[in-house]
Amino acid sequence: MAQIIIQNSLADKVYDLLKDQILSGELAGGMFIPEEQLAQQFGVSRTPIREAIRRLAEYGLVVLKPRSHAQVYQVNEKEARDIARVRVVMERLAVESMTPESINERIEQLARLAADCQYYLGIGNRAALFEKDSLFHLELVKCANNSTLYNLFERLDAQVQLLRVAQNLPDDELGQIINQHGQLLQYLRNGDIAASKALLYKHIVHEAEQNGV
Amino acid sequence: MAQIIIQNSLADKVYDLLKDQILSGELAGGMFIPEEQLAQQFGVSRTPIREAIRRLAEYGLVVLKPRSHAQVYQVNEKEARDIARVRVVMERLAVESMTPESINERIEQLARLAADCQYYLGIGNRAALFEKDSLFHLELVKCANNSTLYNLFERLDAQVQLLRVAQNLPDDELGQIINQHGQLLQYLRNGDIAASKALLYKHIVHEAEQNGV
DNA sequence: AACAACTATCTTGCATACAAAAAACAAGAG
DNA sequence: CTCTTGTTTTTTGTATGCAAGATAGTTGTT
Repeated sequence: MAQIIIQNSLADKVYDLLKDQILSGELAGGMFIPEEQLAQQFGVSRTPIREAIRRLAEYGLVVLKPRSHAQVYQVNEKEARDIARVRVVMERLAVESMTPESINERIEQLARLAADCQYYLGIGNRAALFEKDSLFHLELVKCANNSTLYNLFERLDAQVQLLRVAQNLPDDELGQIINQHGQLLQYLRNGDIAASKALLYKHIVHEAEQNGV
Repeated sequence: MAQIIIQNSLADKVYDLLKDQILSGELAGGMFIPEEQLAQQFGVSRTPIREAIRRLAEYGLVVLKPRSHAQVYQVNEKEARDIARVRVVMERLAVESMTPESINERIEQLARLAADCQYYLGIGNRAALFEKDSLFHLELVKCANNSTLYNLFERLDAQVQLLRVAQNLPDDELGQIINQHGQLLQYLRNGDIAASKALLYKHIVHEAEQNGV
């Protein structure tokens, strides 16, 4: 059921832990993350730490100055809009690329993730809600059967997650957005691509513009 | 004129060299690239080599199996179509996002790159032509003033370059495609977004479908 | 007191060493 | 001859040490 992620190397583990810490806000935007400190914290040498930080930089979660401290990336509002615009075209391409079969294969999982979002919204667990929301959209893009699109979207998703915690939307607006998941699934079941695409725009851009344009 | 790229670290230099070797076909798809061998070849230790290979993997130019050889990525035809579809929506978004000012700022550079493409096509230097073509499209996306879009497009571009050498288009079709650059610039000067978007589809998807669907 | 230059400290970048796992090879059984 | 199994060799993953450069603190000057 839950996808098992094999963490072979220490670098993988450190990467996942650091990513969680950044996305949870534990490591806030702008903070320095010296390699030696992390090495002691995780009880490993600097080598796997370095690799993890480098990968985080590739995903835009930390910024690297040569021969200087790595720093946790801080999203700004301009970037929030930029991210949303790219998200829209990618998710719309995903919807366009779907076939009835590829939708059927994943619709149950999508429905489950949408329900999870509702659940965590209800009990007020935002961290869990955001994680499920990301998984929902990743699953959506998977339906396109386009590995290039999926890989790029994964990268974008990292920044979307960073954005969500920084945004801190009010409960009612968040609820509205989460409710759209169910409607989107209904459109997809009916094969209504146009309606899906229109809803996606609202669903994604809305979020970013709440932040105050 | 030519953008100066500062290569601070050895890893950067190794990355650039390996990238060139892969994109030129010198390191062909499927080949193994052991760290130690490269270390001796470049006269450095394995540490910067590892970092370079990891980054190449992030750009999809090599594939990494845990505790095993890194391997140069081999594009297949399905992926060629996938890449083209993503390219279309990203470059179309770029065109939509442009303003007359952002176009004016870069139109000269774009024209220069388009001319370079023509020149290298004329003398039959494909490697140089492909490089300029990539730069043309990167510059095009830059006009959108969307750093998220640009970063993702850079990643996609690496695979597009890999694709181009594998495709080996006949001269006449390549010529047709390169000629479209000038027309695109004309549309952009006139602010004709719709025509630009239509042409982009032809320009990009055409390439992929020549490969034989 | 504010600013500049110098010094000390810290951090990264790279090289090297070693252990564990995978790949390659060889020998033996069917 | 082919397939399997065991052994050797190679290759990766990680730790550690050192040098170059950046940061931060200190002193001296205006």
